[in-house]
Amino acid sequence: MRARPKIKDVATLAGVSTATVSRALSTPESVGLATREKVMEAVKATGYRINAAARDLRMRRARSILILAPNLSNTFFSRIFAAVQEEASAAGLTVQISDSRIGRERLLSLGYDGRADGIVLLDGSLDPEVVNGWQLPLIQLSEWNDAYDAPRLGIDNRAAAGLAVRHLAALGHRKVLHVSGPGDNVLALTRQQGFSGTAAESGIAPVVFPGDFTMEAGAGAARRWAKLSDRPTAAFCASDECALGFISECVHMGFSVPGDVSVVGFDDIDFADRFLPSLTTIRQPREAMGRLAAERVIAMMGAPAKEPRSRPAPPIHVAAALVERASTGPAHT
Amino acid sequence: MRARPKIKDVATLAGVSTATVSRALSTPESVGLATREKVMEAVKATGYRINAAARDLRMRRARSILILAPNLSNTFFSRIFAAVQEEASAAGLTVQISDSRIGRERLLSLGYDGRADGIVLLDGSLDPEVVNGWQLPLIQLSEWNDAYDAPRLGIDNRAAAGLAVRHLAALGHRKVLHVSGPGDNVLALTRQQGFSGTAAESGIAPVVFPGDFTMEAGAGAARRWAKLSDRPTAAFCASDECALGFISECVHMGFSVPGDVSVVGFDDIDFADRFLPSLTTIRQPREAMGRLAAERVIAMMGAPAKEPRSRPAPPIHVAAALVERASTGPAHT
DNA sequence: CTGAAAGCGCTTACAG
DNA sequence: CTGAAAGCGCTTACAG
Repeated sequence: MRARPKIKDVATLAGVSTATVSRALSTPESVGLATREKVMEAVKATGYRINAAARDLRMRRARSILILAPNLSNTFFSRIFAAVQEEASAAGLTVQISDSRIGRERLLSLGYDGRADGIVLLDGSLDPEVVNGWQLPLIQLSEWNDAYDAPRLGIDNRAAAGLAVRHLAALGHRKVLHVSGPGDNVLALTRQQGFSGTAAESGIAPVVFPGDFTMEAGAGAARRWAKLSDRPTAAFCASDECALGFISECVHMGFSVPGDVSVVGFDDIDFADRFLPSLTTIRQPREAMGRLAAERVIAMMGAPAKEPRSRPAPPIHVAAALVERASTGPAHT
Repeated sequence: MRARPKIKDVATLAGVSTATVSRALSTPESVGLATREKVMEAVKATGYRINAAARDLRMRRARSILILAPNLSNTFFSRIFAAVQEEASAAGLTVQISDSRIGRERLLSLGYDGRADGIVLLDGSLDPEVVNGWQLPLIQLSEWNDAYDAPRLGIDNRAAAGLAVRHLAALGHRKVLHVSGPGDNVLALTRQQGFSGTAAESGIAPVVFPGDFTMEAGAGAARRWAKLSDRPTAAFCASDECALGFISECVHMGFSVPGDVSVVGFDDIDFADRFLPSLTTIRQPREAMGRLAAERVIAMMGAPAKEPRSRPAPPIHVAAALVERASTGPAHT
């Protein structure tokens, strides 16, 4: 048996029609017991496995969900991927993952492919025409774009940033640096708004350095911070990676954290609590986010989905929380 | 135009047969210029996108490669995923990623699915029957299993571990701890063999604690190490995560690294050089590994592939290297 | 309960 | 250069 057996081979061996084999496999109740057993034996004997490509075409669904993320090597995503996969797998679906920066044409195709029937989108910077052109159930996770006509799920970034600022205010910090993310990124933007707004309410003098979420950006910001004459006593970084870079560079320059400067991150990546000092940060429940997004998109896949994608519904917010660790302390005077 | 246009719609609009549309799209040279232009216009007008599920079925190939890894949330894999994706994308292929621990049945199906035509396998602990049953080009990356009948790619783990030990020997360490990985894991096993072998050659007294690559395991090992009466002056951990956990716990217990104990990791994950102290480790060129694996499997997909999968060829080794950073120093006396 | 037949949306010899 | 027709491997009304 070199070639892969197909349903016809099973049917022949069992002495029934292919229709019966198909039924015996998908809806066993609908087939006579004796027949069913013959079929099952033939399946075992031939080593038959269904050809999903054929099934997909015929049923016009792929039993697969596609995750699109702007950078597969970003460790922030890994737990989300794992959670989506788990949820999908439990529902009998496979998962495809693709970088969302693969070019307009390729991207467009992905949604028209016939190989996925739901999308979890982690990128808010794609061309809305492309995204809205896909006629597939879609959910925006973490990042979003108001021009996308699809529900979205994530934390309330503005409020979460507020948590960080209030924490620093409570520790007595009166001048705080924010190392921001890319200017065109919604997450960066809303976190910065949360920072500025809450700083104003809390009587904190805000300083903002641009960044891009990376460790290098954090390190660069630290060097810039060090040169300031009247240095902020605390820094709120738009991502944990940035915060780790900031701290690491501060220590290399001879400063102490939190002695000379308190640092708060954002995300609560796996290393945050093992860093030295362990990192005070805003926890994003990445596993829950992945799970909920998968659940949601799976539910949408089941629904009729005739009409245009869901109304501009309010975002589904999951709770973010401040995790106090060792990188923040009282303001020195 | 609510429903997705199909090739028939384009053909009708252009006033040609579906065969011609198909040709105009896949082999434009084979179609008359005028016809080609009519078709292209119709494609644009209808917004036609090829249905990949149908193409795949007809052509009996999926233009897709499947990555199988034992734990999607392990950050060690992220860069590999990204590299495979890049390479695949450049070749016009899509990428599917799945956890390899999804259960025997599901796993078996993946390879028979008709939805992937090449596999990059990062798990050496799957049932060889399952793996060898897949009739798809396959390459083993990083982890491997001699019972898999497929070529493999990765670093020479034994030699790489030797690098770490010799580095410590050169620093004057005479008693070294190895925190190992899971006993049933090839990587853990070969790294441990490299450790033991080189220790013997270098006149180093070896101590081995079992572990499982995680930060928790590293932290646990550190606590155990602290209780030893005659403590090793250095620790070689089987993974960076483990090393970071080890260091972090040592510092929490009041020890200094490398003052009281030098620590070497394995992998060179992104955080290694920003950790405090920055981590001396063995660098695995993950990007190159991903890229090479993808190249290789793509090449195999092109080949005839009639005969049984490649002979027990020698593994393709990529170079690992010691990266000296701040977590190791001279043995104290 | 079971089978013959149509069809999912493509591609590709085969003719012309 | 172009079209009619078969077929990739399934599923599912429709009859019986």
